[in-house]
Amino acid sequence: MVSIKDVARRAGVSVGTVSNVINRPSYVSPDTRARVTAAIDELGFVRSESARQLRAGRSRTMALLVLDIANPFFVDVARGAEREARGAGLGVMLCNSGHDPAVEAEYLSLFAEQRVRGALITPADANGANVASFRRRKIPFVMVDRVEMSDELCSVSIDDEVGGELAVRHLVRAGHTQIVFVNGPLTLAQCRDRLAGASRVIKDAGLPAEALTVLEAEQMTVASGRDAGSRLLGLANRPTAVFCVNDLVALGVLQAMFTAGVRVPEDVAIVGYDDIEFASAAAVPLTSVRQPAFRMGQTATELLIEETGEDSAEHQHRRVVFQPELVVRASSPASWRR
Amino acid sequence: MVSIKDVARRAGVSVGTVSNVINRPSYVSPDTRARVTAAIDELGFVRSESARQLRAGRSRTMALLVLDIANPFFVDVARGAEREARGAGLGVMLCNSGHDPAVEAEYLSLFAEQRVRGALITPADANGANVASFRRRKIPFVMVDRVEMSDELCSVSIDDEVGGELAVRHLVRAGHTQIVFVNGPLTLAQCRDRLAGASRVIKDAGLPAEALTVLEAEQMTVASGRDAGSRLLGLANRPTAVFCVNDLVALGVLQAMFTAGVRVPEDVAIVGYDDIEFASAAAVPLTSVRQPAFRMGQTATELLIEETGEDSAEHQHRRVVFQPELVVRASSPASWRR
DNA sequence: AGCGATTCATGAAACGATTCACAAGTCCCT
DNA sequence: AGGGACTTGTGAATCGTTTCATGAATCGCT
Repeated sequence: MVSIKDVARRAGVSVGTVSNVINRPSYVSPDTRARVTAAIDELGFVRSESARQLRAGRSRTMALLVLDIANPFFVDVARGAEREARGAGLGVMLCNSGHDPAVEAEYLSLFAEQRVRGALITPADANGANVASFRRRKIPFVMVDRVEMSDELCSVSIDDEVGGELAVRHLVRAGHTQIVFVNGPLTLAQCRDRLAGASRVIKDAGLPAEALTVLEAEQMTVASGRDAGSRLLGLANRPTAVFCVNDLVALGVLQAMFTAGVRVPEDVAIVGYDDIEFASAAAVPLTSVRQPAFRMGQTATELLIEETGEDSAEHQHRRVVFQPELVVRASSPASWRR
Repeated sequence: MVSIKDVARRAGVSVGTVSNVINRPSYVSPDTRARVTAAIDELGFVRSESARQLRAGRSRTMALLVLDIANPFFVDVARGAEREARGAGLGVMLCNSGHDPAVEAEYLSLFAEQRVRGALITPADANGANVASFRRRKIPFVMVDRVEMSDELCSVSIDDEVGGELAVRHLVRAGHTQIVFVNGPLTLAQCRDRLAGASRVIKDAGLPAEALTVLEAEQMTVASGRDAGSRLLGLANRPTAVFCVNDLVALGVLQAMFTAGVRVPEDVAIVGYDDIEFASAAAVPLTSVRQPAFRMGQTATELLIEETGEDSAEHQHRRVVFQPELVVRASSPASWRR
C-alpha cells in the first residue's frame, strides 16, 4: 500500500508538505504543488482514513441502526439520512437490528469501536438498556421514531396518538361502528400511542368500548397481517373496518380479504399506516397515515451534525415531533354504508 | 477518550500486557488478567478500531453498494450479505448509488480511503469505468447481479436469459399471442438478457416477431410501471399478456389495469420478476420469476471472505450463476382464454 | 547448587496521517 | 546594511494499538 512517505520521496519533499498539498494547498508554492500532485497520481496514492481518524480522534462516518430494513418506511428514513450526510461529507453505515436487542447491542459496540461521529437509532429494546450503556461512551446520538424522555439527547418522532386519531376518526365519521385495530406488540411506544389515539376517538364519539377490537400482528409484516386478517374474519361480530399498525400489515389483511372473497371497501374498509409506496400501488389503493420518513431521516441527521459540529458547545438537545397526515384512498371511502 | 495507556496505568501493568489480556488472554496470568479486566470495566475502555486497523493494515468492514435500496430485491441481497458477514465478524457498510455513476464513484473512493476489506457491488455505470479505477487500488471485490467477463474478479449473478424464457414460455403455453415486455433500459445487461430469452421463446414457438412488443420503463419503479401500463392500453392491438422487467413495474402495470377497469387475469395476464414479498401480497398475487436474492448476497460475501481470508493465496476467481425459477400465481393462469 | 525450560511481563518500534514550532530564504523599507 | 514581515518547506511529535525481542522470575530436575 502506497503511503504519504512514498509520495514525499517521489516528489522530493517532506511528508509535511505532501499533507499540506492535500489539505491546505494555498500553503504550498504552485510548482511543488504540481510536483506532489503528479507523484500522487503516478503512485495512485489514497490517504488512509484510519490514520487520519486516529490522529483527529473522530471519524467521518455516522451510523444508522434501523429496526427492519425490509420495511420501506425505514428505507425512506435511511435515504433521507444518507442524503443529508453526504451533503456534509459524512459516510453512513446502515445497519439492521431486525428488532433483536442482541443484534442491536452488537452493533452498538461496533459503533463504539469505530468511534463513529454519532448514531441515529430506532431502539429495539423496550427499556433502553443498550442505549443507556452506549450513552456512557459519550457517543452522541439521536433517537429516531421514539420520543425521548431524558433531556440528554435529541429525538425525532411523529405524534403517534394523532396518527391513531386521524385513522379512527376517519372511519367513525364514515359510519363504522365495528372496528378492528390490528396492532403491533405493546412493548413498542408507537403501538401504545396509536392505540391510545384510537381509543380516545371511540370514547369521544360516544361509542361503546366494544366498538374497537384489538388484534396483535406480532411481526408487523405482510405475513403476520395475512394471518391477522384471517383471524378477524372468524370474529363473532365481524368488523366493517380495519385499521392496521402499518402498511405491510394492511397489505396482508387486504390479501386475506381477497382470498376470502370479502370485498374491499364494500364489505370491509382498510386503513394502513406509513404510506409506503406500495400502499398506493396496491390493488385497491390503501388509505394510509403518512409519516414524513425521508424528512425524519434528514432532520435527525441535521441534529446529529449540529451536535457534533464546530459550534457544538451551544447545542441544545431537542425533541422534534412531526405531525402525521391522513391520505384517503379507495380502500376506505369517506362515507360508507354496507 | 480513555485509551489502553490509561487502563495500563490503572491496573499497574504495561500497555503490552493490556493488549495481551484483550487479544490472547492465555498469555497472561489469571490475577493480572483479572486486574486488567477490572480496570477496563471501571474506565469503560473501548478499543479504537482505527488504531487497530492502522496497525493491522486492513479493516474489518466490507462494503455493499446497491443500485436501488428502495427495491426489495436489493434489500434481500443486503440481508444475505449482512448475515454472512456478521457470522465472520465483519461489519457491513451498506450504500446506495441510486443508479448514479457519480454517486458510485464517490462511494468507491470512500471505500478506498476506508481500506475496506472488500466490496460487493452492483455496478451503475455500463462501461465499468468506476470499477476499473477501483481495481487499480487492489481492493478485492465481487460483482453482484452481473456476469463479469474478466478473470480478475468473482461475480455472482442469475441467468437472465433463462428468466426471460421462463416467463414468456409460460405465457405462450397458456395461449397468448400478443405479449408486451415492459423492459428497463437496454444499457443494463439484465434487461438485454431477459429480452434475448423472451425473443428466443417467441421465435422457437414459431410466432411472428410482432407477437412481442417492447416498451421501456426507464426507472423500473412502480411509478414508471404505472406509466407504461397506461401506454400499453393505448396500443393499436392491445396485448393479452404483459411481462415486466421487475415486480415494481408489474405492480404499477397491475394498478394501471385496475384503474382502467381492465381485469387481471381475465383480460390481461401479468408476469413480474424478482418475486419480492409484495408480489405475492398484491391484490391479484403476481406470477413472478424468483431470484435467490438472499443467497446471492450470502454467496457473494462468502467469495469475498474467501478471497481475503488466510488461505487467499489459493483463491480462484469464480463466476457463480444461479438459476431463476418461475412462481405461478393468480395473475397469469397456466391456461388462458379470453 | 547449577542449569535449562517455562511462564509472565516489559518497552520500544512500527502503522500513516496531521500539526506545529522552527528554519531558511526572499522581499521591502528605512 | 540591517531588520521586520512574509513565504515556503522541514522534521519531529503525536494519536492508540499490536507485536516482538528481551529480560526477569520461577520451576523442576540432576
